[in-house]
Amino acid sequence: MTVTKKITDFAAIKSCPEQFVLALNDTLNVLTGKWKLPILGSLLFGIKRFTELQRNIPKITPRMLSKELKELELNGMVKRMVYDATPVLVEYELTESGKKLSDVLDSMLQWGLNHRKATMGVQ
Amino acid sequence: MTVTKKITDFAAIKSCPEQFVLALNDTLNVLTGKWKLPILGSLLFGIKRFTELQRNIPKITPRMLSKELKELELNGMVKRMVYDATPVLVEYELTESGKKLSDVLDSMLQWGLNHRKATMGVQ
DNA sequence: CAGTATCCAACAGGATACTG
DNA sequence: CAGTATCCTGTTGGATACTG
Repeated sequence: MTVTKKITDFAAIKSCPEQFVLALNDTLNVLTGKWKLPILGSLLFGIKRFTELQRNIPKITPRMLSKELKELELNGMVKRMVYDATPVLVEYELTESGKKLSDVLDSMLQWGLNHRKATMGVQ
Repeated sequence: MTVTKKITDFAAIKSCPEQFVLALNDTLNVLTGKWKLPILGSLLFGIKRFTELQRNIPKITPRMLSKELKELELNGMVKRMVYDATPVLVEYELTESGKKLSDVLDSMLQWGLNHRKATMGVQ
């Protein structure tokens, strides 16, 4: 059974369990920065190689792509798979947790579209 | 009628409408930084005054609180209400859009708790 | 009470060149 | 192909003091 936790179940941020604050920050941390969203977005549609990601994400440098992939791997969003070919073949794939981020992205998308409609009258 | 948009309805990030990417970034922008989440979290539980927020959010300086509140106001998350008393009385309240962010926070919370359970075996 | 002003450190990220 | 290395700039945020 999965219990859905809601912020508004509490009376104040102070009465909100500490691990809730940590969980919220975890989520924010895997999304923030200039490149994580594009990378995750790209990987949501399937396994990709390093150079493929670089082509997929306009303007990203190998330095930043490498750095962000390492961080995402460390945080359990991405699996890095190395195949012993010549030249070496490396593939990146989302983990189960990584794939489930699409739920968060969907709610962010929903909110963002609504907010644009509300504040800018865009339909 | 509200149509729910989903990232996974597309075949690739490139085929994802441009305004979807913008909406996603809008949402990320109102959440990122060290202080926006604590501020929004605090205001979710009701109208607050400047000094009240400062007491509610450990370690925030007036400089940062002022700066972040201005940004949140500019982005339509927060209403600033000035009452002509002596000394002047200022109250901060979430807008409708600001309140609706709780849906996003809930999905972030849900994902974060699941991810912690999955990667660290915390129940 | 509700902020500003000034100065400073740390870090994110870009440019460019190079490597096994 | 899949990255590293080096150098450099701009932004974020902290410390501290001050104001109507």
